[in-house]
Amino acid sequence: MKSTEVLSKIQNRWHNVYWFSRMLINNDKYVAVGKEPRLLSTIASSLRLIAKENISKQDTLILQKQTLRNIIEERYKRTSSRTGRVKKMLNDLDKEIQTPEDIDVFILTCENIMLPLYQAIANIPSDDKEFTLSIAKAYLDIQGEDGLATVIKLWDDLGVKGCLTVERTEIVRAFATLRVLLTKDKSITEEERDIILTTFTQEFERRAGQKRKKRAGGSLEDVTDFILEYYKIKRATAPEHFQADIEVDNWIKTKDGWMIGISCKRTIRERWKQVSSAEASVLSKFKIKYIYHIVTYDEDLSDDKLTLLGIQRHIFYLPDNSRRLKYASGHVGLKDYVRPISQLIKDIKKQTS
DNA sequence: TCTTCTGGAGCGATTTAGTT
DNA sequence: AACTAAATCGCTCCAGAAGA
Repeated sequence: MKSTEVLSKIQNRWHNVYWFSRMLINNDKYVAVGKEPRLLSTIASSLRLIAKENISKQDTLILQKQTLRNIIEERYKRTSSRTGRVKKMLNDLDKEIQTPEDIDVFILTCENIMLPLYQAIANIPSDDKEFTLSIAKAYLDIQGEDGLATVIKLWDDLGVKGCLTVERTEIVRAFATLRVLLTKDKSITEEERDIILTTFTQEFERRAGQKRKKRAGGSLEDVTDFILEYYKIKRATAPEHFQADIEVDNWIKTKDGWMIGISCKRTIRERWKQVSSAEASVLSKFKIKYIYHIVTYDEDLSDDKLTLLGIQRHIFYLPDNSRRLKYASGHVGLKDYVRPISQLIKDIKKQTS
């Protein structure tokens, strides 16, 4: 090995903090060891323990690698569906870990990246009900149905704001802990510290973001539930055997015995074209009168979407002050397909009594 | 340029496996 | 047989890539 290669290898050693982190969370290619804090700490402390033994560096490394292999194999010995992925992981780890220093990097990843990350992610609420419920109720109490648009918007905004605030608190705290720890260790240079700290923030953001996606979807389901509940609107069960490409969360029965489906989404982005395959006649077959869509972000609601779904008795409830609502309700071809959100309850009541 | 598709991780509900 | 732990399923959203 040439001296420049040696140099670059030494410099790059800590970059593996990032790649180990990725490996440890991947559940398609590997087995997401990073989601099992007990296993992580078992691994880290076992490897540490061996390092303390008074034997040659090379023997220590061999011992550590074998221990790592044993712990992971033991953990997954009964999960037959994952043996392939376990093997792949052990294989790839074996390739990445070549020197005693690599083991140190791996231990640090387990102890100071994956474990705090797990904790920080767990501390973030996975739904934002608690942030919004009481405020939403106050709005409806005072403003009535005019407050409906506000409630939905507020629910979205406030919930997100609340959760984002928690995310900020978590990362600032965890980041500081890690920084202090790394600074204490004189063997870690400033550049290496950068590498490790950025890994941590990058991974945190990636995973917090995934959680955020789920949360955003869920909280909108909550808000429709809440509103229907508040106005004491009787829910019906979904028509049997009916399955649409767009998820419909709530159903109500009209006075003439038909059904109205209510779906609440941030956008109508997914699979809306397939919905067109479920033509209006299919809706009739299941005695579905309308599908109401409550959409909180409507900027991407193209004319195409509106008409295609609109002619099949889908009706869109948009925020009262929205640009798209103003445009569509003034348009001869679209005006029948959109309604302001504040009218939702009135419309429902008209259908049910 | 606008629309649609894809990849990725999290999470609750459901199913399966394992243990007393 | 009853319980519990683990695994799987089906769904969420968004950024960026690919397609029309």
